[in-house]
Amino acid sequence: MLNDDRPFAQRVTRLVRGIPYGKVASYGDVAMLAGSPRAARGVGAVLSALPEESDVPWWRVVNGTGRISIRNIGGRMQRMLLEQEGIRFTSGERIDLTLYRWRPRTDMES
DNA sequence: GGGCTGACAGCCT
DNA sequence: GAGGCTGCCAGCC
Repeated sequence: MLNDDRPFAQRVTRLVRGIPYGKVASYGDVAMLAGSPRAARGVGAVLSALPEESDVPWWRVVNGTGRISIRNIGGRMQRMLLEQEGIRFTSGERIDLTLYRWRPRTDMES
């Protein structure tokens, strides 16, 4: 319906770019919004290919367990950026998705 | 054109 | 409740 002609990468990029400040989304959520609920890995692959000049908040995307799956320095940077946005990490470097999970359709709902 | 890797998610032990 | 294995999708060699 929307931009179906464009590659998944473009679609995922657009979705991630729509994540508000102080909010986080899981790869599965982005994948579902992108049209493929099972393409969680694809989302990670797309984000990994994002250029530094890109304005896509890739750090706002974490795995379904609220944990950072990155093993390189990127993971540490992601944690720093998330904390900088007000997101609090619990023991084990885990995030409370119950409080910070982004809801594109129920965000205005209380 | 085919095969391997990877920033995941879900189910089983 | 925690840890490990399998399955699916997209991207790159």
